[in-house]
Amino acid sequence: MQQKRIDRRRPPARTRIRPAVRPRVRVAGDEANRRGDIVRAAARLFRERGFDATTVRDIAKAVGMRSGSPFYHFETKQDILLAVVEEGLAAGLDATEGVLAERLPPREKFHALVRAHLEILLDEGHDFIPVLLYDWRSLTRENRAKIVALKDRYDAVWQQVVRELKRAGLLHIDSPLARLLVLGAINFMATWYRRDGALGLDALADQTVDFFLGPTKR
Amino acid sequence: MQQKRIDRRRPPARTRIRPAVRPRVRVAGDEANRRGDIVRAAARLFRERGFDATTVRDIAKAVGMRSGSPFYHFETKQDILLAVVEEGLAAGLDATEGVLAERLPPREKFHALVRAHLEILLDEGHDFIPVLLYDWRSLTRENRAKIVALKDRYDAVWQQVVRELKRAGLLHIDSPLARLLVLGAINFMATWYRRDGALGLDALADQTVDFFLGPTKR
DNA sequence: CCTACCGATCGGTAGG
DNA sequence: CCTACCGATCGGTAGG
Repeated sequence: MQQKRIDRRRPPARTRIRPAVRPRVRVAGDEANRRGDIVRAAARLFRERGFDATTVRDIAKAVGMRSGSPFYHFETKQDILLAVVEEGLAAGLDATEGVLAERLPPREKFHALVRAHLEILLDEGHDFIPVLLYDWRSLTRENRAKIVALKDRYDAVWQQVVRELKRAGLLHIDSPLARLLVLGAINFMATWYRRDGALGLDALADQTVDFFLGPTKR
Repeated sequence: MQQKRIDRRRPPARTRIRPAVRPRVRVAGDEANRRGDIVRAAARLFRERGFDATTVRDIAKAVGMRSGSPFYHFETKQDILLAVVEEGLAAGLDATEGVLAERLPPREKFHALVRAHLEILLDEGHDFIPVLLYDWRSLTRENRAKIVALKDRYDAVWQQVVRELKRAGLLHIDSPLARLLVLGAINFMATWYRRDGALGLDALADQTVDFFLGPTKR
């Protein structure tokens, strides 16, 4: 991190200016949501800058708190990361296992899975999975272990769909490597996809499915 | 980063113990290579822990220097990152454009490209490309701009091979998206491939090609 | 390239 | 949840 050489001395603590406006009308039940606010703000910041480059002060500021206050809700910064990643995987699993329940034909099932995954991977407000993918290293070993079970369920869904595609003659191979290649190609989109670009998620899902399975014949 | 609460006070600077052995016999021309040593050590550390989680002290220690000495070779930590990434791309381009020069048939050309890319992406001692991929965010805007030209040449090679595959009837689509999906699937291997695992790079290249193009018919 | 050091920042805490 | 603060660490530098 770059250090900024500011010439002006820091004003003495007593006279430091407090933020001008802090418009917070506490509604009942609002308190309970502060934790969720922190998780969402942290997710966005982690996704944009990475875990290490995001300070607890950044997170506090993003939700209108003072620098020490996130520690009222979380013991450590690492616990915030864990919450982000767990919440993301839980939401992702919901959407993903929901697709399996629909009992679609293989190609349509694959398309629905891809589309659902693109949503949580790339769409506005869904920052959890990118954080999981790109700040995995920042999780402690213990916290990684807590998450592996969820990740395994995720992989199992994709593996099953890949197997069905092979059985339907739509893919050449259905090994774990095949699953890793498909998911890798999609997950890597988080590095190049621009939310403000011309390519929407629907079109992206269509073209991705066509690439892997070939265009639909009619 | 976790803070370790060490009870013992830091010994006063005067009496601090210096590393026991520092076996350095300076050969002529050795001096010139110290910069390269730093770049290689930094690449490995950046790949393992990420740019932000690696300190200049870590890098110095890895090459047997004292904490301030890397700044004799580089002005800033950011400059070390830039050197890592530039060196990696240059080496990658060499290998990659070399494949194009061989004028192989499409399937073989693709295989050679994949195999060459796996080498610099996953093999021992090649940490540059993973750093490029996963610490891209840590580069300043200016430094990213310096690299884009190299990255574009890289992409152009893959785009051309993808086009040849389509023309040969081995791929359904040859759009930029097709290139991004293929490269994404491969680049994402850096997150899951284990150098000490059972899957070697040759087998991985074979199976990857088979997945995308279908097994060879005979 | 080392010694000795600085200023800034950061995660975290005590007490209210 | 804020105030006020601490200890540690970190990038970087002056001078040799």
